[in-house]
Amino acid sequence: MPNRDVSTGASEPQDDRAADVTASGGAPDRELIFAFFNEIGIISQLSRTRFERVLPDGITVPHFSVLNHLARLGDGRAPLAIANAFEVPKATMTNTLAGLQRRGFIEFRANPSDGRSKLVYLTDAGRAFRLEAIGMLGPDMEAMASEFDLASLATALPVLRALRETLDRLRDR
Amino acid sequence: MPNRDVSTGASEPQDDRAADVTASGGAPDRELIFAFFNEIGIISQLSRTRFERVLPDGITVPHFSVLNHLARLGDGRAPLAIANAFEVPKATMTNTLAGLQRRGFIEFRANPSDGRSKLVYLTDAGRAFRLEAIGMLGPDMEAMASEFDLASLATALPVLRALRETLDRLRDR
DNA sequence: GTTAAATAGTTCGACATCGAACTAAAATGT
DNA sequence: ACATTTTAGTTCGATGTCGAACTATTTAAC
Repeated sequence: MPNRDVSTGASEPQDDRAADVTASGGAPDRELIFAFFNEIGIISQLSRTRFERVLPDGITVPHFSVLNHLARLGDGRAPLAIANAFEVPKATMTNTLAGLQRRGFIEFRANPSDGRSKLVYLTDAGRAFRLEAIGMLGPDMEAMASEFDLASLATALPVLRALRETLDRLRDR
Repeated sequence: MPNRDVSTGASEPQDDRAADVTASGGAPDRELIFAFFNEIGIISQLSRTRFERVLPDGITVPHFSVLNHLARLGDGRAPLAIANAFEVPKATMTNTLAGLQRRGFIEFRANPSDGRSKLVYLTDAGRAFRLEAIGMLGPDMEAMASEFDLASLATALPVLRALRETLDRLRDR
């Protein structure tokens, strides 16, 4: 059981993790931003390992996410478009897609209108696996839903979206 | 420039990223949870690369965070305690600490009261580097502070803390 | 007290991430 | 038309992440 002092007030030094960037003595705004990203980093990691514990084999969250992306928004997309959608470098997407292809969940076809490009298509196995994975994730989701205050999650979600958009905008200078 | 459709309403399929786990046709709660962790994952990644672009050399956010942790809460802690504080596996902390030691920012001493354990201490170089790094992070923090809606960040922070605590509690079953 | 179980930490191996350099194929400029 | 620049994608190398197996100590059991 982790020995962290949670729900710390403002004056007490609170504990932190991989994303803890809290600088001492900074402006209050800075403290807030640090604390915020600190929590974001921890939650990201905990949720990720939690999901991957349920997913089979060496399937990672990015793997599943790409399958899901293609199933929901339609396949026949170029790797770069997918990389942009997920805001990862294209080298990362190359790797993720290679893993999916190795497992037979996607296939590449030439882009008829652009010789530099490929298009990514889901295979039947890929679609089937996605449904399977969703089924595996289900019980864990139920457990979470019963533990979280979903109303406050819903409240925070727009803030996160807005923040993401801002970060995204700042990203390319 | 990323071609994602941001600020999407509820009906439109919105884009996603490495943490997108949005299952179609699930319960509304599930959709909410998926969407929430999706944003968390993206923001975590964007903020991390943003911070690391400013930090020198191969210094990562975890490196800096550990230095910061030791400076703020006191050094002379055992690796496992630090790993628990950051909620990373101990093997990960071994690696992070090795990096800090290689750069001369920390040193290990034997734990007089437990032969299995080591204690981690900051070196002068480590303390100096921390201050330097905080100075480097400063301008970027200012830029962020001027772009974000800090009030809404402050509103969301307690939600994130509560969520983190819940995830933490669920972690060990 | 000796054996069993728990604990701190490392090592190892598999894999993910991602910047930089590279190739190939458009698109653009003149 | 040709040269230049941009764009899609891969490769490479360095590094981070982390589960599992391992060693060394300490604690618990009896």
